[in-house]
Order: sequence, then C-alpha cells, then structure tokens
Amino acid sequence: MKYWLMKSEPDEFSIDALKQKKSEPWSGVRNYQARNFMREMRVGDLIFFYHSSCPEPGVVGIAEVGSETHPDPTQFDAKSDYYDAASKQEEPRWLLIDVKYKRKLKRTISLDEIKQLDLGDFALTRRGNRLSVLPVTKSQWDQILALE
DNA sequence: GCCAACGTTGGC
DNA sequence: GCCAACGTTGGC
Repeated sequence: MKYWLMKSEPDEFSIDALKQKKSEPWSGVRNYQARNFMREMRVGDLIFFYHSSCPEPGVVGIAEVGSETHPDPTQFDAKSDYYDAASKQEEPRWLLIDVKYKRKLKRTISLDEIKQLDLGDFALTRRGNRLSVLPVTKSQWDQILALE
C-alpha cells in the first residue's frame, strides 16, 4: 500500500465537489513526472487531497485510488483544454486514475503547519516544487494526519 | 545537444 | 497581481 498527495485548485474541483461526485476521473495531468507517479498507483492506495492556489493551501481530505491507470480521453478531444495533438490513440501519452472520495478532514492541515514538521525529503515542501501528483511516505502520512 | 524564450504553477 | 521556479519548445 502506497500513499500519495494530489493537488487541486478548489475553484476548479474541491474536496466538497469530490464528496458529492464520490469518484472523479483525474483528467488533465500533463506532466511526465506526475504521470509516472500515477502509473505506480494501485487500487486502494490512499491519497491526501490538497487544495492549492487558494487562501489556505493544505490537505483537506482523504481519497483513494479507484482504478488502475488508463488513457486520459481529454488528450484526444480537440475541444478540450487538455487536447494533445501529438498523442496517438495506439500510444496514448497521458493517463489518469479515478480518485475516490473517502473522507473530509475535520479541518485543513495547512501547508504552513506541514512545513514545520520534520518530514525529510518531501516533494510538497521542496523549494520551487510544482508537481501536482507526488508520493508520500508512511511516516510523512502519519505525521501529517496526526495534526488533524 | 545547447540554451534562450516562453508558459505555467502556486505561494504570498 | 506579482514573481520565483521550473518544464517545455524550438532555433541553431
């Protein structure tokens, strides 16, 4: 069992939106590193749902991986913002998984608090980090969740 | 293969 | 809205 963190701008897709929809195909990831992490995901892995680009960035909920990776259909949709003309049906460049709602945290565990923990090397708090999908170790997971 | 220009992310 | 950091693109 592995642990992950996935970012979303609450204006675009919030934890409340996920709660309402129960599960969401996570389309639109267009970064190779993030894609490669998704490829390592297995059904049942746990995900910190993180709100970014908002008044209080931080972990707001827990989700789980609801499917194996499969091709992201938006890459083939010319009308989509995520359309990639260079990606071929026979060899899809971009993948997605389904993100399944588990629960909302009692409160937001802010980025500020997370930075104050001693988490070692952590992609979320690495300087200049922009990854939207990143791995979390069990120890990092437990330390962050202990703040709830 | 280098690297400047450009676009995007995301905290503040 | 600003801007640092970083990934990608494309000319050479």
